[in-house]
Amino acid sequence: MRIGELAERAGTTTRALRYYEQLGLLPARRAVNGYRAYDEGDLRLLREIRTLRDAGFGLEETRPFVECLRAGHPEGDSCPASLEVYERKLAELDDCIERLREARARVAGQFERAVRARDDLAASEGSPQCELTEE
Amino acid sequence: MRIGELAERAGTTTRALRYYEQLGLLPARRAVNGYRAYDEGDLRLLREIRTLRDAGFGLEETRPFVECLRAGHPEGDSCPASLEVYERKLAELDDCIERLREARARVAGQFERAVRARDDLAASEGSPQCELTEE
DNA sequence: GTAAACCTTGCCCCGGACGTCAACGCCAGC
DNA sequence: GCTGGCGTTGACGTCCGGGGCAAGGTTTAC
Repeated sequence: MRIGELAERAGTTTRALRYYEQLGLLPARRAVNGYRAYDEGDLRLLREIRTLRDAGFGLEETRPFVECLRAGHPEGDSCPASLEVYERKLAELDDCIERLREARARVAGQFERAVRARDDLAASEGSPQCELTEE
Repeated sequence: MRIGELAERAGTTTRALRYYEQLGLLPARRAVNGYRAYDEGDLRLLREIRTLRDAGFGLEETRPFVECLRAGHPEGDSCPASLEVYERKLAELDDCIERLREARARVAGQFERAVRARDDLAASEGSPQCELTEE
């Protein structure tokens, strides 16, 4: 299988595949004419990479999974190194979620305060009866 | 006040201040020798920028707040444009948090599945009495 | 035979928020 | 007068995951 077919079957692009090869993540055999040649095993590896990336893993973080599969294990996460990456990623996600939740709370607090300040101002200086002017 | 003092008082760097000026976010007066000259008002603006950035706002998103302050309003969020940015950011944060939570759940599920697979394998082929070999 | 569709390498491009030089000007203290 | 510590501009680097294009070779379909 050539690069275009593999890319299409995995739902990615030829550009991404060349990039993965450049990183040594998914090296390709070569046909006599120089074209990259892939097999079904490469498709499996590539799907592993894409699945992990969709879950927020960086390319380097997918490497243990890919090497685990290449070593003949049934799943990419059948190796201790992959489990460690899982654990690190979980901690990282938890940390990130927590920071975002804090930021969310700060912004929500500021937003509500600002809205109250605006409404207070409108009530004190403007037309208080406006509550009923629109149906 | 010159750039170094302002940077230090706001807890940022001179490089960031020059960058903000380049964006037109925090323009500086100039002393006769060409040095940037700032006052307490600029410190206020800069603190607004830093606070918003710490809460996850991009620099362009801080612009309405800064312009609101410069227009003479008591707070950066005393203007409708700032409130709109708050609302957009809240929606963005909610969306981001939700996506991270989903990713977290997927990773946790995979992790637990992989750990179970490992333990099952160890129990079936290895030494089952290992549960008690370490104190 | 020839045009379209594929492949190759190599190179520069993106965004966001700066970091990190280089090469120089200005000013204070001793 | 000299050193050290400020300041200036400009330009390039960083991180990450590729996108896009050019100039050429190859294969496929008609």
